[in-house]
This record gives sequence, structure tokens and C-alpha cells, in this order.
Amino acid sequence: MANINEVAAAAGVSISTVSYALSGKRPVAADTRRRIEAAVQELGYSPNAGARMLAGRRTQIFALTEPLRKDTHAPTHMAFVLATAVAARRHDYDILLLTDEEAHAGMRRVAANGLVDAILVLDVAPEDPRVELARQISTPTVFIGIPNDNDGLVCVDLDFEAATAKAVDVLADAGHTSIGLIGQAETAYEMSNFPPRVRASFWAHAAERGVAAAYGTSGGKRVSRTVARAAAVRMIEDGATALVLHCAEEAQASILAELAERGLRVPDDISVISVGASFDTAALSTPVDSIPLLPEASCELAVELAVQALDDAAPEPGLRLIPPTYTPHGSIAPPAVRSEMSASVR
Amino acid sequence: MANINEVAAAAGVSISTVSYALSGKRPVAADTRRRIEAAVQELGYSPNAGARMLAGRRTQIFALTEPLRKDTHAPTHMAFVLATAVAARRHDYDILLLTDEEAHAGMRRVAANGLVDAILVLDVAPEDPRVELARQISTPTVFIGIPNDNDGLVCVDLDFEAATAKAVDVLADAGHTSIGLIGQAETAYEMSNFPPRVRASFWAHAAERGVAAAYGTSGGKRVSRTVARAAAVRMIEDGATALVLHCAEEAQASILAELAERGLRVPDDISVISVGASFDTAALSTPVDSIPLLPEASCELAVELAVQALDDAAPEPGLRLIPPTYTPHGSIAPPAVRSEMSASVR
DNA sequence: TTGAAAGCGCTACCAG
DNA sequence: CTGGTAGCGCTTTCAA
Repeated sequence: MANINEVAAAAGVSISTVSYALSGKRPVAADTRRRIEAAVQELGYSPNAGARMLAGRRTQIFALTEPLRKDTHAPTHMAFVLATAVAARRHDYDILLLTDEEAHAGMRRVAANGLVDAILVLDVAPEDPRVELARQISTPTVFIGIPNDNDGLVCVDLDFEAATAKAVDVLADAGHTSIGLIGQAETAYEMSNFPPRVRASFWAHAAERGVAAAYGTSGGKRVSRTVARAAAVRMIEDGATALVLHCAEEAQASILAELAERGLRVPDDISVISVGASFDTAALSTPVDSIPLLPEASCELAVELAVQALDDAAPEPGLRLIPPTYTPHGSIAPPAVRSEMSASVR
Repeated sequence: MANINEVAAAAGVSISTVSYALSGKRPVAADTRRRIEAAVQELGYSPNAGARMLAGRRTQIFALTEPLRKDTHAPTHMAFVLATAVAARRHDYDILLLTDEEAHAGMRRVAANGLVDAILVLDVAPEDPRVELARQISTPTVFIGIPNDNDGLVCVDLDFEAATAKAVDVLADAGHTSIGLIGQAETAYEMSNFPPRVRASFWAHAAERGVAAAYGTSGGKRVSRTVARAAAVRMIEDGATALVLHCAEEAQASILAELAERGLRVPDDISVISVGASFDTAALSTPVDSIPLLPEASCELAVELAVQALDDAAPEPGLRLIPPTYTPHGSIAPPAVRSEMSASVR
């Protein structure tokens, strides 16, 4: 691999001129630049990464720490990793992957040896050991997700509370007075940071709007189609006229199948809305209104904050909550007047 | 961050002694070493990554290229990434992630700027543009998966042909004379490298053993429980007494559910064996015999080959096929007699 | 058993 | 607009 000296020699200039021509940090005569570019082309020159790290003050690498617990939802997680990598590249950064035990140990390591310029934290748990670590190291760190103790941290996430409140609002505004939330598998409420936020917001906002609220999980340790269906059935039998889905794609699909089997039409007989889904709810057997979790939004913002932290203005610590967006697909209507219900209304 | 000079000063030795004490590449007096280690501790010293890259001839980073197509099966893929990262760390290597378009462009880039010592290729397509690229660059490259044109490449993979043949053998040996293969979704046969190998081997080896063989997909563009079930039903009605499953976990689960609903017991009424599954087939509703795809096996070997390529003996180009293993879980038995079968099927 | 010093290839400052 | 050069922090000869 050619180095900068060979390029300089071939172009008949000094190495500093080559460096400046490539970085653009100093004006270079058009003609000189052309000669340099020609030499670069011919020699297939690419500045050595290690030398740049040492001489410059940037490695152009971000670490991405992700414990990858057994219960991590793979498709969603993959979307986040992909979105992060793409966003990072747009800012000329590569992603170094720290998984498993390395999510913690490696985070300390790369902060100490200066391998990365900043660290992005994925797969955030409510009680996350990386929080304490982030406070100890000097490498800028951005959390994608919100740990319980987030004092002094930079965190990015969808505003799940607002998203959930919005879902409740939409249903309440349509006239529903009894709604149900199908949440995640039970373990998710301990392992992950956002499910509790959705559930709490659901209860709180339903009370605020004066609508009856029921809650059911979509599984125990793992997502279960059966458990999800059963929860939905129970709610409907208890009088719920609308469902808020905050669960895995397969659980949502399964619930829609159950509704169909029971001859319940969406939205005529029952309204459905999805909260925090990172897949396309319009592609379900019945398209479902969605207040989605968009990995791109969180990850792009996280990357931008990391880049900022390296530039001039280090971002203020604190939460960056991304405003929810609402995408209708015609799965919400006023509640049907069921025969049993009209009877009891009198 | 402290540097090697400060450590040397604190320990009262020269920087070269510090370097050697840490790398162990030269004997250091026990006492001297102690003083150095104390200084390292106290200062929290960690050798600068960029400087090591430049001075040494290793970056201690492997690139992992993964296009992450839309149809990539997320859980399986995640298992491969995880296994690769863990294996790499055991050899003191970090993983740089190249996804999406960067899977190709980034591969060229990091090879040119010397950011990585070797490249690991995941998510290999039958016609993969990274094949040509691998031939052009000088950075050692190991494919995890086998592209059609693999001349001169180092490739690692499960021996899918042998695995499939083994499955056919087990069933034939048990006395089955009509068996069916439920394969992947149709698109997988164009996008991915191993599904065609399984199918071809199935047909070829079934013919060799003189057993009737049927084949069905488990979906079109995406895996579909319905399509998978239908394929299984058709095969059984056509007289198959055993099924070979080479499909997603949900498809396998769904097929087992279908069998149960029809009152077909495994293995009394029908035998089932799983080929190339990277999940635990013993955890299905009915435990299923498995000839699994073990990501750890492939990824560890791939990492070892990459490490070797940097050491003394560069590995010979060629395929490294990992011998299949067979894990019985009691889902295979001799075929039921015809009259019983037709009775069961109704 | 240890030290001195020459780079590794680049960036960025200081001159001109 | 361009060149010379001092490091960046480490590894690794070469000497002692």
C-alpha cells in the first residue's frame, strides 16, 4: 500500500500539500490538486487509518455496545444496529461492535485505549451497569434508550409516554370507554427500559381520560401467540371495544387472526392501534393504525449528538424524547353498539 | 490518558522496558516488572490503539461485512454476529461492522486504509459481489458461507450436503420410503447460498437411497405459517411418512401444531427431523431430532483461519466444510403401517 | 537484563 | 499558495 510520501513524490509536491489537498483544510492550487489526485488514483492511495488516529485527534470510530441478552427481540434490534451504522457512516464514522460481556468490559477498554471517539449504548436495561461506567470514562457516550438512573447522561428515545397517551386519546376521542393494552412478554418489563413506561403511561392516561383500562401480557419468558390471543379474548369478553398493541409482530398478527376467527371486524366491531412497533403494521392481515418506533429517528439523533460532543458544543446532558407520529390505516372507528351492551345500557 | 512515557518515568525505567513488560516479548526482571505494573495500575495506563496500529503491524480489528438484506432471518443472523464477535475477542480482536452498502464499499475502504487485519464475510449470496472484491484486495478474507464462484477463496460452512444426506439416511434406515422436505421461503433460494445446496442434496440422496421425495417451500417472499402447514399437509396426504424440516423456527412450530391438530403423533404416526436449524429444536412443542447449524462452529473456525492468515502459515484457499452432528430427541421411528396412517389422516 | 533511538504515516503548525 | 518539520505514542532493532 502506497503512502503519502510516494504520492508526494509522484505529484512533485510536499507531503503536507498532499495532506491538505485531501483534507481540504487549506486551499490548494487547482493545477497542483489535479496532479495530486492523479497520483492518488494511480497509486491507489488511501491514508493509513492508524497514522491518522495517532496524528489527528480522531479515530473515526464509534463503539456500539449491545449486551444481546437471550430475550432481545432480534428483528427490532437488527433495525437499530443497521440504522446506527448507516447514520454513523453519513458522518464518516465506522462502528465497532461490543457484544455480550464486551458490552461492558469492552466499553471500558476502548475508552481507555482511545480506539473510539464516542460510544453508543443500545439495548438499555432499567438498571444498566453501563450507566455507572459511562460516568467514569471521559469518552462521550450516548444512550439509545432510557435507564432508570439517567442523571447526567445523554439519552435518546421515542417519547413512549406521549406515544401511549396519544393512542389512548385517539381511542377516547373516537368514543371508546373501555380499552385494553396487550403488552410485551413479562420478562421484558425487567430486562428492557421502555415497556414499563408504556404500561404506566397507559394506566395513567386512561384514568385521566376516564376510560376503563385493562392490561395483559403477550407471554411469560418469551412471546407466546397463545398467551397474546388469550389476553385479547379476555379483554373483549370483559367489554373492551378497542385494543392497544405494544407487542411483537407475531403477537399482533396472532391477535388479528383471533379477531377474524371470532368474526370481529376491524374497525367496525373493534378498534385496534399499535404503539411502538418497528415493523410495518400496514402489512398485517388487517392494516393497523400505528404510532411507530422508528429506529432511524433515534439512531440518527444519537449519532448527531455523539458527533456534536466531539465538535465545539458538547450537548447538554438530559433526555431527548422524540415526538411520536401517528399513521392511520383505518383500524379505528367509534365503538359498535353490541346487543349485550345496548341491553345493559338501558 | 497517561502514556507510556509517564509510566516509564513513574516506574523509573525506559519506555522500551515498559513496552516489553506489557507485551512479554522480552524477559523483564521480576522486580522491574512489579514496579511497572504498579505504575500502570496507578496511572490507569492503556496503550494507545492508534499508536499500536502504526508502530506494530496489527490493528487488532477484523471487519465483519453483512449486507443485511430485507429477507435476512434476524435471529439466525444475530447468532452469527454474536458468535463471530465472541470468537474474535478470544483472539484479542475487535469487530468492525460493515452493513448495508458498506458491506461492499466499506470492505474496499478498510482494506485500502489498513483499518483491519482481516475481513470476515457473512450473509453470503450465491452470486456475491464481495467475491470479486476479495480477490482484488490483499487483506485476508474468510467467507462464512459458500458462494457459487469460490475459486481461490477461503470458505467455512456447515456441510449442508452431508447434513441433508444424513437426515435422509436416518429416515431411510428407519424404514421410511416416502419423505418430504419443507424448505425455506422461495426467495431464500436466490438470495442465500445454502438453501439450494440442501434441496439439491435432498433430492439426490433420496434418489440414491431409493425413497420417494417431495419438496415444498415454507413461504414466498417471506416465511408463512400457512404455506408451511399446507406444504406439510399435502406431503402427508400424498403418503409421506416423514418430514425433513429446513425452515424458520416459526414454520417448524406451525407444522408441529398442524400435526398435533390432526391427531398425528410424533414419531408414532410421523417422523420429523430438522436440518440446519440454529435454534433449540428440543424446545419446540414436540422435541425434534436435529442436525443443527451451529454458528459457533463456523465462526470460530473462520476467526481461526483469519488469525492464521496473519501469522506464519496462510491457510490454503478452499472450502472448510464442518461435519454435521446428529442430536436425537426421539422424533424418529419406523413408519406406521398404511391402514393406520390413512385412518389417522382421515 | 535494560536503554537509546529510529521509525511507523500522518496532521498541523510555522515559515516563506 | 506551498514546503519543512515537529510531534502523535508506540514497537522494535541495535547496543550495552
